[in-house]
Amino acid sequence: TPECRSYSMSVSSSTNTWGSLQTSSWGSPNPFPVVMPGYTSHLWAHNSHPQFWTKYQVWDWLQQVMDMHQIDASNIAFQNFDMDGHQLCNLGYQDFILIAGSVGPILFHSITELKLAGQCHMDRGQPELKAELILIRSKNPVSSMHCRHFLFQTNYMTFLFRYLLSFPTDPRGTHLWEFIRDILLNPERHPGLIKWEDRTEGIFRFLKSEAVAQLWGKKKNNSSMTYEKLSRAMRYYYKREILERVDGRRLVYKFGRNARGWKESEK
DNA sequence: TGCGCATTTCCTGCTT
DNA sequence: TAAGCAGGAAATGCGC
Repeated sequence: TPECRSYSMSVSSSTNTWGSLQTSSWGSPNPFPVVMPGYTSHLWAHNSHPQFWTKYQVWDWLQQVMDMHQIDASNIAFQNFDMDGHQLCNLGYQDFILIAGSVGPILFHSITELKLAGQCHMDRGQPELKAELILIRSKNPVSSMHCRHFLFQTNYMTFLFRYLLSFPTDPRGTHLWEFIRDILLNPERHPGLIKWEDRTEGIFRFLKSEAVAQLWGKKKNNSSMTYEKLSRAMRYYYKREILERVDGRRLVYKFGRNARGWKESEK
């Protein structure tokens, strides 16, 4: 966020070497698997308070983490994460291992990072105090233990400063198909733009194609976006099986096997 | 600096 | 005739 960026301006650092943070900075063996550095800030800087996530956002986060680590979705049972952000944040390290197996530590690390980031947003003037508050507030002794271990092993001030420095100038947003999916899942935000034709089959139709294109263009800071261009990007999804062709019907598309998070059963 | 990825832009031809 | 579809080709912006 701009706030975090301006805050980080006062921090003298010519490098942003997360790699060293994860390796040489660790005083003892890293208790966590290697997690892609700072990726959560790239994807979730727009909403870094996981406590307030909806079920949809929890699923979205899950999907992003799996994608970023190139982990096959079959490795975890998504239905085990039928919870909102508040419930998610109350899970401890062992809870994650219990419900997500070998992926659990990665997820735990990710959510810990996001919780820390959220606290920084709330009071970026005293990041070390907020980080400590997270530990004190933690009701789960296992979670608390791991948080302490994580923070003190890495010199958490360095962690927090580097976290803030890692905010990109232009956070990578969601992909086009995710943007479309989110309009479908939250029609109240943009009513009348796209509607489900067959909810269970994942078939949907553009009602106001140019308006959707404008909205997409706004998101991408591209005022010249048109439905013609947007639809070309949509057609590229056929090959990747994110979308399937719906023959003979204009403005109608269908989610493919590689599109996640749209099914009602996934809620 | 180069590479890969996900579009974006432009285009021609076809279909509704 | 307009709008949309299909897909090739090249360009672009970004992260790594």
